[in-house]
Amino acid sequence: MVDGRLNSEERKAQIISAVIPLFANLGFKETTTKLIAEKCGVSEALVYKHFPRKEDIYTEIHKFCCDKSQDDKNELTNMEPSTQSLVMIIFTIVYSIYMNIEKDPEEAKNFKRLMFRSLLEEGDFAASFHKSHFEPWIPKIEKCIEAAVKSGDINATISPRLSIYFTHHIAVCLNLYSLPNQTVVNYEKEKEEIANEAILFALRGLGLSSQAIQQYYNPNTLLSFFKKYK
Amino acid sequence: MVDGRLNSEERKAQIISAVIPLFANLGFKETTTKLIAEKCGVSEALVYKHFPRKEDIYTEIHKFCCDKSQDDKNELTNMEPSTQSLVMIIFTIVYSIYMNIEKDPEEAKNFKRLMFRSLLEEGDFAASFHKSHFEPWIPKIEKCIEAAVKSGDINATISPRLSIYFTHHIAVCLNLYSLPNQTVVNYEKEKEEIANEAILFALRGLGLSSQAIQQYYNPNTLLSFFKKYK
DNA sequence: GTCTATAGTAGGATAGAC
DNA sequence: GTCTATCCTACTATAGAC
Repeated sequence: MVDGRLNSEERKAQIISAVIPLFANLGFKETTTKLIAEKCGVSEALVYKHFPRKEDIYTEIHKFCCDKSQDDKNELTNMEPSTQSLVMIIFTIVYSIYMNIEKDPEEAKNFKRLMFRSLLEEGDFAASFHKSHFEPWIPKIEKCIEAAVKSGDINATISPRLSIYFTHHIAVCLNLYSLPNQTVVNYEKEKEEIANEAILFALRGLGLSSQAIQQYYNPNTLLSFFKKYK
Repeated sequence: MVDGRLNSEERKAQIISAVIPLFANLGFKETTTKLIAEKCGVSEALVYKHFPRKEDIYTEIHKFCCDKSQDDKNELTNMEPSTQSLVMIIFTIVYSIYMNIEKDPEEAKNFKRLMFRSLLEEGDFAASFHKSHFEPWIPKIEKCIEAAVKSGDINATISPRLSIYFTHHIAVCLNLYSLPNQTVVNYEKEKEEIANEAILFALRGLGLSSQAIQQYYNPNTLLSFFKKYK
């Protein structure tokens, strides 16, 4: 194999990244130790030297995925609580979850599969990922919603937290139904248009007035802004 | 075992219904033939007599679930295309998917798990179920949306098909995140309130004016109507 | 210290013979 | 129905190569 000899840390990292697609596509049970060794280009014995049990690789993969997606959306933290920020955040949620801008599509798909598998198991990975990567944004979003209500851009009584999760769920479920190779749900639209409609649906769902949507939601502007900070 | 001797058809049916929770909770690979036999209260050989391969049981379960859920929502077919009907349909989607009125909770959970597993595999089950149980309602819903637009209750330009799927996806994803025993997402609300908020979010997302929502959406009335026809 | 090769245990899945 | 054979799996242990 190309790799030659690696030190302990390097080898561990190599095994982890090589094996992610296996666990993502086959699940825990169907990923055999033989397949793992083959995919890594090393002997089974070596794998066992670094990870005494198959389960250790699985949990390590989850940790790796949690660390890795340390998103750099930090610029959102500095945003003023406003309707414009709220629109930007909704756009970001849908685009980063469903459109996977500037991520390797294969890598993104593997991550999603691992996430959905977790939800069919104990949900540990999903829970810790959510707590560390999504939950922290909620207070910020709530403030934006507050600001939008104050400025009269939102004229419905909504639960901010639930509304955010509904938006999140639409994006997640669009992913879920796009996982299989065949068409499960026929949306009859291109991916970009689906994302655009989803954002509009969510903005209306959040109670934004049509004037506010027209004023603050411009897909092209937001996209260029989004790309700039990614 | 209680069952005693059954003829071929009865035994097949008994095996199928006994084994659903196994495949739903453990997946294909982790459901061993031994477990299957134990759960059915028969020998492994007898199982193999009726289903030559383990896979045959799995596919039979999918067929069984597709047939079984021949929902009796047929009264919806007779509804006039109107805003009121649209609201009723959105209510029905959220309630039948997320609230599982008048279904055994365990049975409902098994069905969901099978569905989500299918989406991580080839998606055959999910695709055929969708085609036979959800897709047929779409033309009806589209007509209701048309009627609502005409009567001025909807004042946004939306894609009817996508909007319906977004509503569907919210309900499905609420299920998905409720599958694990631990709390993955903290909604901070009771299930019924979540459903109520989801319906309101969807109605606004569909572009319904707040007047129309106030006029046509009354949870208690709809619930009693829904229960009556179930 | 990194790695391979090989041999082997214990147990489960599948399936045929009886 | 039981018994048995075959294959595959997770995992261990050792001996030695670079």
